[in-house]
Amino acid sequence: MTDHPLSSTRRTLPIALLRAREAVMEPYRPLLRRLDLTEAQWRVLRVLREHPEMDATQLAKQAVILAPSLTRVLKALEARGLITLNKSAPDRRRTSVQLAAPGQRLLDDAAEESARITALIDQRLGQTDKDALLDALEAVLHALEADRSGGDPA
Amino acid sequence: MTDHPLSSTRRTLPIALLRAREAVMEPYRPLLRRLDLTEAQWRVLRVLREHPEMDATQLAKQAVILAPSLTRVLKALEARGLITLNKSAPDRRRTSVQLAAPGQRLLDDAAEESARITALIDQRLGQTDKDALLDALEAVLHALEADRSGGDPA
DNA sequence: CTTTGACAATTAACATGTTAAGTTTTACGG
DNA sequence: CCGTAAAACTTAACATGTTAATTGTCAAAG
Repeated sequence: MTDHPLSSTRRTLPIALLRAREAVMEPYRPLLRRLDLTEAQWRVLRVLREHPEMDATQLAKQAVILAPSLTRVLKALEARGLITLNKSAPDRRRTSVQLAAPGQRLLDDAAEESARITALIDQRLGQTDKDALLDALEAVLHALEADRSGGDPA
Repeated sequence: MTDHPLSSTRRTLPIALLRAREAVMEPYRPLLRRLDLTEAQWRVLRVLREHPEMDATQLAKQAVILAPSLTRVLKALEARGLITLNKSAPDRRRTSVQLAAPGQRLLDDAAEESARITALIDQRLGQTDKDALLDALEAVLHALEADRSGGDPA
């Protein structure tokens, strides 16, 4: 049993997750293009809508963006006036990010169409299946984010 | 009912899929780094292992890579001698990609560790849950890849 | 045989992903 | 107070993602 075949690429999680994300994002692309926002920028604004002010580190985790990318995204969004950046008073290492009025307005303007796209996707997937999928994806995180102790059965 | 709230970022498919992929890929990163391969290059080699010769267009679909990225990836892999490229005889627009002996050897050498990482992930997820997730992801593709006719209920 | 249209790659330009190294600021230990 | 380690970005360098525009080739007409 020293045979260690590589899994079929059609049944591997990394590729399957990539393909699914691709399919899900496609309907949103025309909207983003019209708003002149990239996917990463959109994620950042979406997170800020829920927490109008937060530290860059928290923002990076919520928006699933690595620190170097976030630096560039924040710079671009600040240049467009959609957000404001401030050094945190108590800890001057941290950057405080705030959603600016134009950013809020952009999100408000996009909300209706975004909701329509989401509704279309939900309709095609079925609300039940979608919820089940979201639960399954969350379970993956909990299963894999645990520490790696005991992972060496040799 | 002109209220169109944006979904919570913690329950949106694009972000959830991105986060899950991130979690699943992390265990493979040390291996890829040691092989000096990027994720995209690894995907290409993995697909070629199942079909040692195929057109670039098919390869792009299987490996979930856009054409411009594939051009660069193939160039890099060819430069390392892991693959060979040929203009297709019957249709000289197409590029035929073949897995070269060094590429085959690299995959063989990596198979054991790759299988070990996959097994660890499977163990943490549970084989049943993993299969169910793969099925759910495939269902997403089928639900969304259908044509968009009738998607305008106005 | 030449033109038109479509297909397959490629190139270009800019943004993000990824890893490593560097800066500034805190928190601690001596 | 000083030196050290760690935290939170930031910069750098290279690969990929994304969209648009170009090039080369094929197929079908005319």
